[in-house]
Amino acid sequence: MSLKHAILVLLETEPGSGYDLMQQFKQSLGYFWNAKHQQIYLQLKKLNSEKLISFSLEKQTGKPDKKVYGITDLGVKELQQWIASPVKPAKVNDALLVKIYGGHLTSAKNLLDELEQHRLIHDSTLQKLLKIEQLYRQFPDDKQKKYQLPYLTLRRGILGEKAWLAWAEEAKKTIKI
Amino acid sequence: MSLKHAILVLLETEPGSGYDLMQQFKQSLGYFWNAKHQQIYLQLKKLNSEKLISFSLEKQTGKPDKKVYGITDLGVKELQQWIASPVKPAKVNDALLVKIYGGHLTSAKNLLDELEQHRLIHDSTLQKLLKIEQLYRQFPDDKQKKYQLPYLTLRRGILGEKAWLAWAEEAKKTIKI
DNA sequence: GATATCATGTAAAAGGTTACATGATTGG
DNA sequence: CCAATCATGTAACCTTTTACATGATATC
Repeated sequence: MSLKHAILVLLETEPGSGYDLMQQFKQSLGYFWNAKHQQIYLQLKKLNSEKLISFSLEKQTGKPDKKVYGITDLGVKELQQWIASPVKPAKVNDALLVKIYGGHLTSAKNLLDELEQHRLIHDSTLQKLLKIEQLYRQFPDDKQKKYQLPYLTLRRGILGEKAWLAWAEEAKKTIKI
Repeated sequence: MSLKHAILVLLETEPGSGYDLMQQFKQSLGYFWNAKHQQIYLQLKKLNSEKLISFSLEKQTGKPDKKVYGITDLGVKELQQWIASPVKPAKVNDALLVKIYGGHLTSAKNLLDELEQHRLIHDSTLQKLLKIEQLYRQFPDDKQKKYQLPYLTLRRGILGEKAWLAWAEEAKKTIKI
């Protein structure tokens, strides 16, 4: 269970609402941690009851009130403990590969079509990440240093997506023949 | 829910017991689909009650009896339908990256130590996959063609692990400085 | 004598997904 | 006028993890 810690990490950087977190899960953090809004709101409630985060209401006109959450001292301690203790390697569950493994049960066209669908998604993810990287590279040196660790996670995304796309090229050729 | 289909795919290739499947999840299939033994036994029971698989008891001396499962015609139909319909891209949940993102809360040494632990695991996975690839390359052409789709999943593992290791080198340099 | 492998399961708890629910504003 | 975005949540269901449970044989 690291959704808890993913949220704490984000709130440690900057306070925000459930909606703000949702956006971050869709963007920067999104390619290495996924969560739906229902999960986030539930977890925020829980973290608040554990006193690891707290919130203040921000009144808005026209829109519903915003609950802006921030990490507490207790939350920072919890985060530090978690970061100092080892985590397990991420487990992979990739249905597309299960499909390809059993691909003899369908047509080559069907496999190629699905591969192409996934390729489009991975390619657009890569383009998005490369744009963020461009922004980072224009930062002055001190700001680059400040964000060097989040930048590493971005690099992981870029290298991972490039490897995926290189594999897809191989796969295309194999299936075509 | 594709554990169901991962099991069906394996049994479509070759009948086997829960234990056999467990071994396969630890080996060939293991780097793109993970499952614990409890999950597998539960799912086998469910698939059997849905008539997608069936089993025969193999008596053994000294060891407990083996339930050898095989896919049924209904199971093959179900598999074919699943394989013909699109799947969602795999979602990534990687706690190590969450840690690195918030790495300023711990020491560089701690980060490097954990990175090294993970590097060892990824490296040994890669070595294992490369050995399997060597075996495949020694197959005669017709056998290579027969196993070309499972081989593609192996390639995905190899390219993925290489990309991970390349990233780890970058990360090491960044954190060291 | 201890640990690993073979071989199977049950039960409780935690975590994640899907469906349902509301309601205003902004842009095409 | 329709879809998207902002903003929050509950409930039911499904999946996964952790803990518990047993017992023989083989290897160090």
